[in-house]
Amino acid sequence: MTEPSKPRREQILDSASRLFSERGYHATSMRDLAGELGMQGGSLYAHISGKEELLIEIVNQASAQFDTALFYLRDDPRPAADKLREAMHRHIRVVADNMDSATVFFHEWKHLSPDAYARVTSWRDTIDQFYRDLVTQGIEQGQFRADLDPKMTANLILSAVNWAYTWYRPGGQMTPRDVADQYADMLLGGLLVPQRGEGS
Amino acid sequence: MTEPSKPRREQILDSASRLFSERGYHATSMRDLAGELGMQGGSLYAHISGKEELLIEIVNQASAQFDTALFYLRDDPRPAADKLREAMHRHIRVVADNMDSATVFFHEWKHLSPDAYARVTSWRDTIDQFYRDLVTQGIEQGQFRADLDPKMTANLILSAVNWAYTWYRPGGQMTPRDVADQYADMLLGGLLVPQRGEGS
DNA sequence: CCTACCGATCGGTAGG
DNA sequence: CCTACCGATCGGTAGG
Repeated sequence: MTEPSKPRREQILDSASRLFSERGYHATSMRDLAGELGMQGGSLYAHISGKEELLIEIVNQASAQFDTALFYLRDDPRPAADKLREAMHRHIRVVADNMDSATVFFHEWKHLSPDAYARVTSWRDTIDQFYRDLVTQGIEQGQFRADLDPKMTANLILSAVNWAYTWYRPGGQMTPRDVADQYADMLLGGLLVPQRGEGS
Repeated sequence: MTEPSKPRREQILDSASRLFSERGYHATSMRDLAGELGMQGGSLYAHISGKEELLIEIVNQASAQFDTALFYLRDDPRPAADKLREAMHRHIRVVADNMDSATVFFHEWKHLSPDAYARVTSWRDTIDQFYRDLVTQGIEQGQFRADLDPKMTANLILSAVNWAYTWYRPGGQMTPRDVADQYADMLLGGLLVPQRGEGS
């Protein structure tokens, strides 16, 4: 009896995530992928229907992870600043725990066929709206500056958490929480030394 | 006499930037590119030596634009906050004025051959160092919070200015200066309503 | 800048 | 899961 290994299909998806993220979707051949798993090119088609199915599944799994991480925060009653810190932590953790598929997600989604493409743009709108609503709540609670533009504020937040896929290294010193805490501190409090007597 | 048009080589580079940014480098065939210019595939090779030359030149031109935009700011004597605002403005303007080649730059540089690849990583280190130095100067001047980590602060700034390639639309309402001003305001002052009596 | 072509490689399939 | 193969397309070249 051997150790029960991951289903072959999952192994294929894992290898595809790594190769697609390193070389890009179109620059990875099915024979490259099969070679990683000790197979011949044609043998892959016993487990999958085609190359694009791999891309679709990688992208779908990635967007599902973001959705899951942020969804229940939508109605979280905490103050906006705490909610933002928690959302950034969860968002960055999804990136950090899935560096390969996150990279594929951000780089290759434009190569999807219309149906899968539309799902990604819809996902992007949902996440965008989540952060805009969070900022609006913060303004209404009187915690965030009233002159913030929710759209641009969401853009800035999303820049920070998404761009992490380009530089974060999972084996390094910083955990996703460290990154999120530092980012949240800077974003919330600002880079400038606070001025005495400023404010209302 | 006809209007003097752009040299053919520049037309090829412009079309290549657009196609590479839309479809990706490997998914764009030389016949696609030739078709955009009303040529046959083989005719391109009267003007260029090969496909990778196009990628190398697009990436080199993009990195040169960033270098030029930021270089003379290095020794600018202004306070760090003003310098940061100006650097972000210039950085975002390069992205905004070169959406196609900026996209190619961020997405396709990993597909370069070792020499060109090394130049890009070296560029990235230079820009990284520029922003870290700027943050360090701000701390030393007493203008920025002393507890900032220059590395993470530079990461946050670079996230904001680089990620613009994913959402900025040159024909839209906001100029690069608008974006930079809003981002700089948020980063410098923070999202929170200032607390009365906070600070030293 | 075109026509015609090269060898190589692609995603995918048939049959076992 | 393999062997053997398919038509299509790739980047690039020769000769004009």
